[in-house]
Amino acid sequence: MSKMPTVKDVAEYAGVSVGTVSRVLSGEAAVKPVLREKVSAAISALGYRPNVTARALRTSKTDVIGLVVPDITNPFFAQLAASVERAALECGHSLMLASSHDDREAEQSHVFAFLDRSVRGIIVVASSDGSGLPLEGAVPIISLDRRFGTFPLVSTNHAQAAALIADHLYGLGHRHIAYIAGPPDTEAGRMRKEGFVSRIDLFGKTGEAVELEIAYGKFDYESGEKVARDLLSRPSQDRPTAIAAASDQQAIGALRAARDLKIDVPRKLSVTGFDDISLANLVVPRLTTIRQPADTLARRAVSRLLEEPPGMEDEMIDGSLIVRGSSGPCAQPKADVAGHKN
Amino acid sequence: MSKMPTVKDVAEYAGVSVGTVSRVLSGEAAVKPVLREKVSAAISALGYRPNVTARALRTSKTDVIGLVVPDITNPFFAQLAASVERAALECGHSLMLASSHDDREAEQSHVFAFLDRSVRGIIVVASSDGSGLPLEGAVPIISLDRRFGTFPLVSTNHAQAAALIADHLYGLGHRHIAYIAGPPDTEAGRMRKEGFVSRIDLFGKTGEAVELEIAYGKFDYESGEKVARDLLSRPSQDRPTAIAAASDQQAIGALRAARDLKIDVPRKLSVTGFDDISLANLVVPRLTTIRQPADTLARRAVSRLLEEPPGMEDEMIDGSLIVRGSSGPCAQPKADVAGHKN
DNA sequence: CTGAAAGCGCTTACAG
DNA sequence: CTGAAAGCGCTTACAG
Repeated sequence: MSKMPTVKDVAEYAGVSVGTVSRVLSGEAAVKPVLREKVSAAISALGYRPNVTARALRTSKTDVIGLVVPDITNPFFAQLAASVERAALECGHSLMLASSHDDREAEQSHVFAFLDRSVRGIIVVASSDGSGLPLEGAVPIISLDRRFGTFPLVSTNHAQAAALIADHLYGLGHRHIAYIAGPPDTEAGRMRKEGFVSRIDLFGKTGEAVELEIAYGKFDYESGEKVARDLLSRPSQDRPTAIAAASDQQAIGALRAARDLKIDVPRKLSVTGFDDISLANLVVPRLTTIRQPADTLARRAVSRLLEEPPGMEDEMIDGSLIVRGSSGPCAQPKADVAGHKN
Repeated sequence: MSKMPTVKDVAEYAGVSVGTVSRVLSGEAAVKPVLREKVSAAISALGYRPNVTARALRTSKTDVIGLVVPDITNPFFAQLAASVERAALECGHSLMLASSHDDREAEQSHVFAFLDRSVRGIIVVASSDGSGLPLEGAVPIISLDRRFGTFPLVSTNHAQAAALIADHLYGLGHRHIAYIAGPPDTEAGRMRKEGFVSRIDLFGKTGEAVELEIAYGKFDYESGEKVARDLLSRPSQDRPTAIAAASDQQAIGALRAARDLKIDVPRKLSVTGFDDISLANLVVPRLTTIRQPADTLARRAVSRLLEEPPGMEDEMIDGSLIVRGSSGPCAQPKADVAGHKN
């Protein structure tokens, strides 16, 4: 491997011109079988591999897709990244990954860095709404899960999925529910909350009223734990019988708070999450949650990047309810039930 | 942004030659201040940004570092990836990420893909020992955490760190310990086990003997849970009083098994992990473990890639013991203690 | 169907 | 110190 062979070497070896070599490489143009044969032989004899950089310079197209996530250490984003990588690979593309650490400036500079490398397209899971810059389309950009600027968004249908949780909890008999919302400056946070709340409101009109409390936090464990601790540190008749969280991490934090306070889940309290990270199935009790179709989301995002011309519509994909051990029938304390009756 | 400006545009605008523009860009060669000035003005006036691809083609050097990990969804690798990304960024490099899904073929093809892109260097966290191919050095390659082929390894000093756990458990009075080892076809798995075992053996010679059982599993939750369940489904006097696991995930699985079997941790059983993933501090009880210095590991790996000439020595970095709630003094059942006495 | 040639946007000896 | 020119390894009109 003293020096990588080039098209020129292949051409000489095969006794043809570099143009011909290039043509058999691309596979498109018609080349006489005899020559094609010779070139192929030369390629394998020499162990030739095309120089991706030169090709990129010439065509100003690469086969790398840039992905920026807020934090790769967050299990949901890790899963998303894994899915995007797989989807990209399926289309013969490579992944360049950057973490914004929830910092808008870092996010922007990563996007610019990708632009400088003339990547094929950029997928960004925004750190927050309003992040994003007025960039017009040298390369396609798409928002995944969380909206970046004004770029089209591929995401779970947060509202629909959140309504699934509302149905589940209402169906289980819960009439005093707390919702731990995500940051209101994220579209996902807002939509999940709205989907949940409006479904509960609907029940208020068509069925029994539900007492709904809403608390806000970040999407992480600590927020969930803290909010839940506040909620649960009350006399038992004032406590919600169910906590619906806007993320699995929050829900897992809530589970922890419940355990610390010796509140039995699911007997005394139901807890639900959102995302279905792999941990959701490992905590005790296993977490009832919404599965976000990470593979589908990723595949759609990648396809959208590659499609011509790039569409501008958003795309929502339904989530599905995964019922596990952390949610169960409401066991209203007798005093409370009596209270409601008069 | 109809068309990106090039050095030529800058040169014309500034009234100099492209060579001069290139020289001020590189910052190295001496350029008369007046011209430097003009060029800088032109650059910002035009919003010029150098074309990375062209530069790469010319110099056959890029500023991207390739990283291949077995599974980005594994929290420890995610943390490692985040650290590598940060370290790369600090040195002005970008990260290209690939997941091998513990598949040797995928691993190889990713390495080749990186080679094709003439990345600046490749860091690989191998899927297993013996993976890796006879590649001589067009671009530097370094193994991180798990050895890839014969390339130099930057890793935690697994043996030293495992000995720390042995000391801790012995000091707590445990004399019947189970060790859940990692896959013996990984260097990390073997070294952790050897470090642990040889320290325990040492105690056998210099202090009280320790009954040590060793079970093997993968590094994941499921393995830990399964092995622990087997170990703990015995009459209590035959059970180990401590389980040391080769990974946090295994340990968390073991914690779960203990909870299912109603064995109180840490009162009846101590459990320790290895890695200090963020979850370790969130499970109940919090996990005593070894902190792998991910940031340091990542920074060293990146530095090694960039250093000239590339050294060939391995590099070990000490881990540190993090004591939390999952380990405590041994509470030997009386019958058992009596048994040992006669 | 194929070859000769131009050119993608840079960097870097080479003169001067 | 600076400019003119070659060349990195490809692809792609343009002739023929």
